[in-house]
Amino acid sequence: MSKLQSIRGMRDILPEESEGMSRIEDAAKQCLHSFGYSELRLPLIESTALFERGVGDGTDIVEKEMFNIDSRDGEPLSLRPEGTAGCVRAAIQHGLAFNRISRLWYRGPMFRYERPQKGRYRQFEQIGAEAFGIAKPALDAELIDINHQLFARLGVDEHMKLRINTIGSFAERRTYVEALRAHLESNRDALDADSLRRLERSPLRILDSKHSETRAVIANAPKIEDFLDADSMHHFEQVLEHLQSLGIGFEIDPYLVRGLDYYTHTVFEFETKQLGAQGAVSAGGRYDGLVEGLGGRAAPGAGFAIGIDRLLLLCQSVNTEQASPRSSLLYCVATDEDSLKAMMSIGNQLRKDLAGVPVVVDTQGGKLGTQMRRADREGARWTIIAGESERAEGVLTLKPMREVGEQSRLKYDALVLRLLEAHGGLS
RNA sequence: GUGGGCGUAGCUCAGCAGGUAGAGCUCCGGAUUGUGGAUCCGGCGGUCGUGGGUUCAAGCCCCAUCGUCCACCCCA
Repeated sequence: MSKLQSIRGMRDILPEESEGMSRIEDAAKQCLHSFGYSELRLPLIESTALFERGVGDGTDIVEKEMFNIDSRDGEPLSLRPEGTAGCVRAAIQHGLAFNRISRLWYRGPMFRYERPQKGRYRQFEQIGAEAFGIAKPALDAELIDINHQLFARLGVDEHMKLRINTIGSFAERRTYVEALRAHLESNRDALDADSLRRLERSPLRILDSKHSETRAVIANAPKIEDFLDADSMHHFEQVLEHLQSLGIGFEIDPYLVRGLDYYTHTVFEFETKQLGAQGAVSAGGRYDGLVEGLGGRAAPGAGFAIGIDRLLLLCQSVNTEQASPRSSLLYCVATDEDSLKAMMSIGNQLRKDLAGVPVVVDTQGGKLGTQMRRADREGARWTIIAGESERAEGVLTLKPMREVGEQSRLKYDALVLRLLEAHGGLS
């Protein structure tokens, strides 16, 4: 029997990384909250049909990347490969998208059966936001702005490039796709194998092909903008004007196409070069037909999703040093059993009196020198020592570990005061 | 799903004409009866990813398999 280990593409996030991840999640949560978005907690498992209808049954995600589950009662279920479909389903089910405006966000793991790679895991963490009931271009800009604000807060906006495009309404896209397909058909000799395979099902996706010969064909292909009506053009222009007014840089990429069928009009993607091949950190767009497509009363919608694992990788590659959250650690050691018993209660009292300061009581024991070494390795800022002599006098020894200064023997109340003073506001 | 690189101690890695495994760091103990970070000394720790094969003998060669990394692909 082989060793037990995590299954392919599923990773453990260890304390060191977990801290960084929490920082990002907290920042994102704050940011979304500051824009008035409310959190939604959604199931990890949904009916397979939801993704087939929502994401599109011809998409790679649904066709070959879903983790499908045996539900025991026959209904095909899937681990969610993305969050929008579930969020829209919930919005419809609970009336959040009916005759009202909703601003929602969610987070959690998504699952896709892909070949693992840097920045690409089979279970990955996403934070997404969706807004329903607003058809105006200002919403598209606001969603992009949320990303922009968050990236700035995390200090990574310098490394992020925003690409944006419009793919028109469903109807406009249909005519465009026909024209595009015709053009590609007449040049099929120059297309690569992957693109040929897509010709039938999703010719739009050929637009972002990397093959040089295919790209040559694409360069002469009809452009979506020639198929948009005045309203669609105006919508896109308005989005761009808002971005300019918000001071957000962007690049129009006529070949930017999303791999999910539900998008209409605005699509965008924040991309970085720091991460290698998996550079898409956040992406989203408008999906005015999705609510209706999933059985709700027609309502406009738009949203985005941020890949937290990738954002973390980016933060790690950009921010070299990070403040240790253990910098306030208080380490308590005892030299004998009776002192240890007393110390465990004192620890609890300290946790109340110094709320926010982590208090570790050394439960392993041993020689004082050994415990002191442990305190040092744990990164303690202070050590509190209790032994027979302290017990006899009713005091505790407080020793600073990271700064100059002598240790002192203090009664409990004085010790708490000293610590509160030293920690000031406390971080 | 396709291609390539890599899997030796908890971590980073060495080992090679195929002869039965090593270093640094970590950890534990001591030098230093109640005081950490430095130094020195000692110790714990490996079915060499797994399974087969070739061989008197395999960490090293062959096959398979799993994992991992990178790229394709896809996307967050």
